Amino acid sequence: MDEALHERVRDVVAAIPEGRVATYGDIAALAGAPTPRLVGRVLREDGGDLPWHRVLRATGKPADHLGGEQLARLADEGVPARDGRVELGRYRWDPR
DNA sequence: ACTATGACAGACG
DNA sequence: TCGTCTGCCATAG
Repeated sequence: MDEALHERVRDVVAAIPEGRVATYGDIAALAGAPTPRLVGRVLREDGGDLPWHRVLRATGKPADHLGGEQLARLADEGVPARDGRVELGRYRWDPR
């Protein structure tokens, strides 16, 4: 296993500001993960205290098993979802 | 060593 | 815009 990567991913996810969202691909790039799939893997194990609800797929749709749960939390943080989808062009986190 | 699976992404029709 | 197929890398059986 790669503990370092594991920790980096947690860091990145934890760094996502409120009212912003990021895609698995972004997290992977920032954390240096070879593929976005690993990001999902990490979240599945360590999701605990991390704001995993701010991580969406490239399409702006939440992961299948999360359903509307994630959208509900986002809406509560000020990220409206239109028809089960978030406007990434607007709410996508731009780390700068 | 091989196959199947998965919190994904990009290309295609 | 949407559904499907393929590529991706790590784990589990």
